[in-house]
Amino acid sequence: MKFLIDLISEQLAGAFEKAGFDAAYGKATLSNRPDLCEYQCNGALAAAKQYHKAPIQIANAVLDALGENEMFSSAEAVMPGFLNLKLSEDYLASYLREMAQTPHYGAQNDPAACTIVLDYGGPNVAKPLHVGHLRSAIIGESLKRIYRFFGNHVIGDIHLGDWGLQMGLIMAQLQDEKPELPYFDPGFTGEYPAEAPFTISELERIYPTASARSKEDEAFAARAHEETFRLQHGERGERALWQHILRVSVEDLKRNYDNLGVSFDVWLGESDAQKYIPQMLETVKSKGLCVESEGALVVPVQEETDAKEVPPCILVKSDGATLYATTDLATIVQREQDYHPQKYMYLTDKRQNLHFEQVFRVAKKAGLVGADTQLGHIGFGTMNGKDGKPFKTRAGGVMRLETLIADVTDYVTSKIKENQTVSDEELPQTAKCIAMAALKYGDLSNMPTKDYVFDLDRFSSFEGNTGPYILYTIVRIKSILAKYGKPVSGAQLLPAESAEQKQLMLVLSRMADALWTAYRDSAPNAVCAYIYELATAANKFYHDVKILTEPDAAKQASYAALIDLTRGVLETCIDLLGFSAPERM
RNA sequence: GCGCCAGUAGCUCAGCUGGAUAGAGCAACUGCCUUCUAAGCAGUAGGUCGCGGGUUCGAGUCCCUCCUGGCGUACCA
Repeated sequence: MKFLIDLISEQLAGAFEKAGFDAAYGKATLSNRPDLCEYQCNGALAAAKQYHKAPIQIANAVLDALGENEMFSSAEAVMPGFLNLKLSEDYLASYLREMAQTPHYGAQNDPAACTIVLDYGGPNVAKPLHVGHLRSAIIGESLKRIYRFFGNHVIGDIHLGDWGLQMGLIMAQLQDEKPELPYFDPGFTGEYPAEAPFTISELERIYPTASARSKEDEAFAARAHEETFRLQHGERGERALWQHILRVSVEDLKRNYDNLGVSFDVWLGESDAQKYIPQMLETVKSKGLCVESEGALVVPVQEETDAKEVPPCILVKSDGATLYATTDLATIVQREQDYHPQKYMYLTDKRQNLHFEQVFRVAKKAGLVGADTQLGHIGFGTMNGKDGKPFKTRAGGVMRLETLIADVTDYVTSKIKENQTVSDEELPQTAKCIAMAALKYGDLSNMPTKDYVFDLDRFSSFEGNTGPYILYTIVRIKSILAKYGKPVSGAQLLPAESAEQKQLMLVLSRMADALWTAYRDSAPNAVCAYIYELATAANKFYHDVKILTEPDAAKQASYAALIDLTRGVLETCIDLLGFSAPERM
């Protein structure tokens, strides 16, 4: 289905043309004066200059050309030259009837849909997930779903940090704590144990300990580098130990992401890119792009049009080691080979903006990807605490994601108990549902690129523009539909009789448009803004129209169809945000 | 130094290609539950859109100066 606003614009464009003006001026916009109209057209104001006529004259001429139009219940030209439009109730109802019976509620696939690799998550192995990982996971999951909604083939890749110095740090520390382990014995030739010599909680303790130690103890830091080097050069013992770390850690990560309702299609990491590095370097060198500078192998990526100074992209450090950019470029080689996507989207902290700019330039210059391949970086902002500084626990430490989820879930559980609408068996599942909504909506309702203040108290309060408010709206609707008990069909929708009903219908009609905006801009916050408006309209309607006591059966069926459509749209949208609604709350 | 981003109500944020009276939520205050879940609905109050210029019939929105904050700026990721 076409967007309603485009259908309106088509009528306006026709009228402008008929009246002798450029059809391009006939564009409808949502009214910014809801007290006067529903849609408006400012084209006459814009056209005034070109035609040397007063805007109001143009508006009147267009209005004449528009004539009697079944799409509008009223159309008028007002000073200084606005065209104010109100939609006909009949037309609106017919639009919604079609919408209710069309897959995706009439939202069509992007004609340019393609294969997209979405790189998000990016956790490091052996480190617990903390609140800093929340944004990438939540935004990534939502974008994946939104891209898919519009017909793209999306491959979500977690891109594990499993190959850096952190591994060496853990190994060096482990060697001190458990010197008896065979992994550090160069003379050991037997089979290494199948069982990992540590649990996940030990691992999570070891890393911070080692990290802190390396900053004070130079000898220890040197050993960590040595271990890293040995791992990266395929030493048997380090390799076996690394496998253990990876397995234990990934198992835990999977559990955590699963708990968060976030999933990935592939679990590749930096280590998987290693074998593509020689090939990648060869390609880049063969194009003559490499330069040796201060002992390092770099690719200059400065362009004449740059306002800023763009430092060269370092591929090999002066000590011979590879780094972040090397791995990312090698990963592109792997992805080209395995998926050949038309689009790459990287979702990371926005501080990595320059890094990706450099990597993208090298990838293009070296022809690692085609000239038409789109390379995009979505840099999200920092999650800050109430003090405006990066989020910390009260004690000043980093808050674990698990702790955060548990805190929100506990709060929700007590809140549900107050209402006594949920049985004991349902309670944990319902609490989980609501906690996810609170957490995810709290994050996604902000623009991804901006820093935002994470306030546990605010998100837990559940009043106003929050995830639970959306869920509550859905639950109330479900409750009525359950009591109504008859089959509901969108075909039964009748024209609106009240302002509240029409408002709800108008908001519903904008779904595809709103989701398209979210898709085009990679902005889940646009979905949030839309469903908040929809939920508000639905609650108003709920309050003013008593459905179950409506005596007229046809009207009642129409109301049921309307709230069922509302429910369907809301549930479609929250699914795109990555959460779902319970039956009761 | 240079570059990027931000500055809108007490707080947290919207504001779609420039348009009519700058919108929400929280917090404050006032109403509405014998009636579909009050996690709701209605209402009151609260703003020199960082400062100053400019373009325009019209600027929160576009251009320039300045102020403030955050981040980045070759061998971390």
